[in-house]
Amino acid sequence: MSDICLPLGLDKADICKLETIVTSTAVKHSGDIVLRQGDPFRKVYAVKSGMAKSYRLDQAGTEYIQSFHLPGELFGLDAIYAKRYGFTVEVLDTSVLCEMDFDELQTLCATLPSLQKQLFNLFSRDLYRSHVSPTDHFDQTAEQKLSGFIHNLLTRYKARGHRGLELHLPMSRRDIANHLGLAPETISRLLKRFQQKGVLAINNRLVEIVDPSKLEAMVHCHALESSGKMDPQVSSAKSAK
Amino acid sequence: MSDICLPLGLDKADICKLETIVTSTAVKHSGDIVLRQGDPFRKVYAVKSGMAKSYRLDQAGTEYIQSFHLPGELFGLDAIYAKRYGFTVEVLDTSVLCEMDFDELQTLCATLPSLQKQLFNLFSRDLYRSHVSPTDHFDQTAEQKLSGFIHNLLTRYKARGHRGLELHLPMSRRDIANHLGLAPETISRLLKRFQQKGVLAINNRLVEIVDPSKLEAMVHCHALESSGKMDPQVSSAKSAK
DNA sequence: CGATATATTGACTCAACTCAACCACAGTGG
DNA sequence: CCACTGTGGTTGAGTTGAGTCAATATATCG
Repeated sequence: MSDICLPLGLDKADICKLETIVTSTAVKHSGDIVLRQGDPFRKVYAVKSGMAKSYRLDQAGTEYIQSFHLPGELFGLDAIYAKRYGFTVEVLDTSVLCEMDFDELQTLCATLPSLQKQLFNLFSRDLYRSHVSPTDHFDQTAEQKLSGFIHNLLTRYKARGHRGLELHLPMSRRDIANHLGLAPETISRLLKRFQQKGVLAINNRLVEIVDPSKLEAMVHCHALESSGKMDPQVSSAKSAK
Repeated sequence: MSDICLPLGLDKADICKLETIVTSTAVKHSGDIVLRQGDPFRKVYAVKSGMAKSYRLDQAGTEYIQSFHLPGELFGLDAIYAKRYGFTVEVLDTSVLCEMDFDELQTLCATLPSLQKQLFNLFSRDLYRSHVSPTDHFDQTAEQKLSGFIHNLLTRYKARGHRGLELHLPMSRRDIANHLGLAPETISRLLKRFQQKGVLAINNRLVEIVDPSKLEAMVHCHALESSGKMDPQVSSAKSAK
């Protein structure tokens, strides 16, 4: 149950208390909107299964997909400060979400030091991730962005006990492109290239990681000389400006 | 004093308690290292004056400048989870920093609900910022990145009561470029262009915002037809992929 | 005041974008 | 059951913004 939401060291009694503030646990379907950018902040959410995306519209109406929320992850915490949600969250796949009232969570924290600690940890992890992963995006090539994205998803699934090397990507190519700041066409071309290089096997929205070490290498280095196939052009190293 | 560190609603008695955990308040100079990536996490820091930058070296030894810390801002919170600092923090200007022990801060939080609330707010604000500002970076043009960067700094200074339209940028062009994922040459060229357009007046590391509304426009729109000067080429709108 | 680091400018290149066509599948309705 | 239409995905051709490399100018500092 709540070990999915907040996995780390809480004893059973504490988990019970935590469960009392879970407002609802609902099944949602692809396209359902969980909350809207601008809505007053009240609840935080945990993904139990499936996936959701959060995106933001700027004043020009342009959509920016900020992140994808995987099972075991919390969202909504970034709205505490502004008291309104900064992002719209939309479910991508048939998913189970549980929601809890943040005021109650906060009050509960005051009585349960371990929960407070737990929340600080969670905040810190999210902060750390969002500080580090831009690094993955940064000035890097499109190849690195995409391989980094896939690697990132795999890592997050693994952290939740997911074994195996298949990934289901319920989002469209368009969504991936938007999220990474690339054109959808580029995503297509790259996935094809990754397949040719023997790194991935793509089947529509199902991705199998054929060679994890090659994937790893692509994330960090700037070029992967295709050992198995064509295209011996070495993309020039950019790196540190 | 501590109203600089944690400005929002704490009463005087609470602030006194908070001050008891401030380990030290030291003057540092340009180039001084406050903490190193990989060091065990123990303290969090607040900038009282001056500026610091935090950067990260990846396994290839490439430097990524993650952020600049302005007066009134806290850093180190992202290390709670990993128990080690993920970034090296280096002072850019003659600066005053105060440091406090996080364990004590956490303990104090358990007794002071308002402080706990305060910290959640702070976390949330940082999270929100790091979620939104990538938006500013994203797929956008170099012009938008740089104008967004300057606008961002200005906003943060304003939030701390800074009036006036001058900015001192104690970091090198190289640092700015690295932070934004651009080449230093591009920063030079853009600053020059901004000056020609009558948006900024650049004097070495001192920047005066000549026309704030134009700056604002550049951040959001993709092109600013130079009303005052040459170069009537309209850079084609990219926006939503 | 020379020496070293930082900043600017110019010329050329390339990765990723745009635009546009095409393919494939999933509904829907006749 | 099949044509029709829409959406998502792929492929191709041509363009361009920002990068690289290299040279020059300007600061900063012992």
